[in-house]
Amino acid sequence: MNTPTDHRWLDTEQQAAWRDFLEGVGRFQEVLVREHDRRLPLSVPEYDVLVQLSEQPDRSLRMSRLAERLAYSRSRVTHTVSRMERAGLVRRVAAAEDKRGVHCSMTDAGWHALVASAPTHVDIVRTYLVDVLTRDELLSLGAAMARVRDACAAALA
Amino acid sequence: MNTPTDHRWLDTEQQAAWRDFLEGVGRFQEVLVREHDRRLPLSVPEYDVLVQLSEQPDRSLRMSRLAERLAYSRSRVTHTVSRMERAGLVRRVAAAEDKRGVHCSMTDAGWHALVASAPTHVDIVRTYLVDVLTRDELLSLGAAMARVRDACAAALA
DNA sequence: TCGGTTCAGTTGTATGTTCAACCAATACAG
DNA sequence: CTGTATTGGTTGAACATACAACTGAACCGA
Repeated sequence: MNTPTDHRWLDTEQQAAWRDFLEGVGRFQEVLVREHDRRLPLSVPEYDVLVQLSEQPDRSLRMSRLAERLAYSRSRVTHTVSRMERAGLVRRVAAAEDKRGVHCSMTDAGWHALVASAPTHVDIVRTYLVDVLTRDELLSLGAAMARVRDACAAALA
Repeated sequence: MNTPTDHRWLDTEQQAAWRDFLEGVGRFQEVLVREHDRRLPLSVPEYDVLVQLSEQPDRSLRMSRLAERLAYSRSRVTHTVSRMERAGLVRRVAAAEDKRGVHCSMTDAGWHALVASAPTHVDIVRTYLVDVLTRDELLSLGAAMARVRDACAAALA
């Protein structure tokens, strides 16, 4: 474990790579949000919630699982789900097994919204990320970020 | 130019890589913010502003340049700089050459805060990103994200 | 040099996110 | 059992961000 007082600075190449990473992520997220707003009826967080739900066999997930998977705070999930519920995209269902629990369940309207949005979403991801890289670059990028994710997850655990 | 109706889905490998990317970025940003709040007196946006300023010979930058470089909206820069001005980290200076312009200039307090924070900031970046990857992986990551950044910047221009 | 247009930045307002306090249900030690 | 700690989720207020409207300055074609 290295302490801050180690003063282990990054060398020039490392600094450049880190900077490119920061800028690339920043610009990409900016474009993603912009294109979503411009071309789709779902915001990025709403889309992400629906994707998570759609992957469950019963198209529903407990609030806390949703928070974990999206790396959102519990309160954020509460508010976001409330808005989506008002918009008819999801529905809250009391948990049968644990009376504290609440399941967030995708409605048909939510499902249709997701299906309608997916092609455009994929198109955006392609245009600004996937198609910009070679296949090998993309796969390396994924592998590297998976390691980063795991390192971070370990720290949060 | 491909339209959304092309339905050019991602294959399994591409999907996995995209997902790993999303999750990795998400977790990393989460940890970065958390560790900043926990160990440093500067938030991430404040730190980023100071880094930009510190790279200028006169330690100051016009509001609009700052917005461009950080990929922030102009209004966000206005508010963020106002908060930082209140905290004594930066100072607004009327532009001599263009009476519309405003320069955001780092104060000595801002400089000291940055210098004091940098080692810990680097330590965080190392722990959760740089040291998790081999040198080659890091450099490839940087190269890939630089391409993504350029593709996005071209779209915004 | 006038009139329109663009540009730099701020302001007000709506929206989204976080934080801390809270309630209710569960788990668990004694 | 009983009291205490923990967990799941919500609430409301503070805070941050986005968006649109606005002011004043600069630019530019006629």
